[in-house]
Amino acid sequence: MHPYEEIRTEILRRINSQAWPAGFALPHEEKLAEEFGVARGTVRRALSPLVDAGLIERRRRAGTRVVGRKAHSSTLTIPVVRHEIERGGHAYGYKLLRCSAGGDARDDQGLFAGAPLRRILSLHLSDGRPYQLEDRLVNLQAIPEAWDADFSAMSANEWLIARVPYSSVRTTLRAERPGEDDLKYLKLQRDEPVFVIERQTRLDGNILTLVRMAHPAHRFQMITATDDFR
Amino acid sequence: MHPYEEIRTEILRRINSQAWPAGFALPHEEKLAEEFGVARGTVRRALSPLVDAGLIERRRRAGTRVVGRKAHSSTLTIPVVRHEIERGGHAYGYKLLRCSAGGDARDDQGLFAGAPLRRILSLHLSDGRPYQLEDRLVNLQAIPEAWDADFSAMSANEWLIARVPYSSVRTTLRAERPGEDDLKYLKLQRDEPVFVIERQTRLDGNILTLVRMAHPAHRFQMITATDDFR
DNA sequence: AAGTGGTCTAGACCACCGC
DNA sequence: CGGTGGTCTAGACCACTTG
Repeated sequence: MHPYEEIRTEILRRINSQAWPAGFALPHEEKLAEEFGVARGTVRRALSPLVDAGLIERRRRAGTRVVGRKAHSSTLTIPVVRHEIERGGHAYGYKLLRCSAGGDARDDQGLFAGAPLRRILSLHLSDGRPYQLEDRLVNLQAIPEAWDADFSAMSANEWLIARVPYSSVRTTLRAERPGEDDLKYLKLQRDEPVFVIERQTRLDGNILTLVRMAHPAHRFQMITATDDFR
Repeated sequence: MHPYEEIRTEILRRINSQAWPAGFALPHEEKLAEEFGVARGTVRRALSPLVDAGLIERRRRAGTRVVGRKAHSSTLTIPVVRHEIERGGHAYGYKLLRCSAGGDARDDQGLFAGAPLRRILSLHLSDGRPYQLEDRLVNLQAIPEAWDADFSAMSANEWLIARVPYSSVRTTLRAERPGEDDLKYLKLQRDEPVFVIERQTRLDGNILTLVRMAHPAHRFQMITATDDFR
């Protein structure tokens, strides 16, 4: 246990035990450095993750204060679907359902500014049962290698994630009534909802790909990670 | 723009442009420090967020390498529902539906190890329309102040978040068919799904509260934030 | 204006682990 | 064993903002 970890833990203890309640002004860095017998940089190192987590707020001249919480935040990780299934000890299966020839897919939402597109519809299976229906549009202008790529053996998801760097991601989570493709390929009843993850991936402002991933609700949930330092 | 930010941006540019492709071994810290004309600590400062984001991996003696991505991760923030509604420019409304007397609620899932519980069912409205049904169990052993708290004016959510510190949170997201309470209070048709957020909040291993927050699917989605340094 | 946090340096020593 | 990253120090200067 390094000094910066011990200091962080001790500060957390004081906040969680209400010894330092919301609004409380912490001693400044030099005082804390003196108290713990370390250099100022080590105190900073201990405090910065608490700033990131929103537990404390710091302003020059004003000092550092304990924040009354206004939100819960956590990290959401969406793994490659094959890894997710295999980690659960299940057999992964993949089936390419439809794949447009290069350049003739439609941009329903007007996101791609007229760029040529390819649309890939595929199904991911867990132990032979439908697990996720993946419906993807790929920007062929931004990713020309995708004109000729073969998605019958490897899913577009994995092909892209291994090959294409991105700079920003926008993820949307929804519950939906199943659409026609969902009913057909996920083998759902009409009253069974689907859990939909939609993701837009960009590089320097250009949208690279838009994907809708639909899961049967009765066999899927997402769990988010807790911040690890607590 | 500080030196550490410029260096981080430049490194990101090299990774995103494939100049440093997945698997590439970066120069060691001293070499980079020399290249950019800064101290070693500044290079470290520039690289550490890239480590956190999973873009590069570092091991002693082995050096630093660009990682081929295996997952998308992002930060999920769940604000207090009142703030969420008001930020959208809507009128917030709150109604307490049922509130058990202290200690007589049931622990269906056996999470609370026999501790006395209080159960609060309440409805959050946006412009007068049902927005979220909140069903909460509170551990009265861990939070004795909640025996007498009045939740008719202030929601249990806000009461707790302002008063009670926590050390870990487990959040689950699901799509569900609506239950009887959902149908009644959210005024749903039987085939309309609900988007459910379930949250367990703990302090030092003791579970403080368990809450199920149900939203009508047709009027709700979650959007996650992108990492900000890109 | 002055006190606080934010950045940076040059150096030291240590811990890990691949060679 | 030696080279790499990880931690820490003592000090300097700067930027912000509040009293």
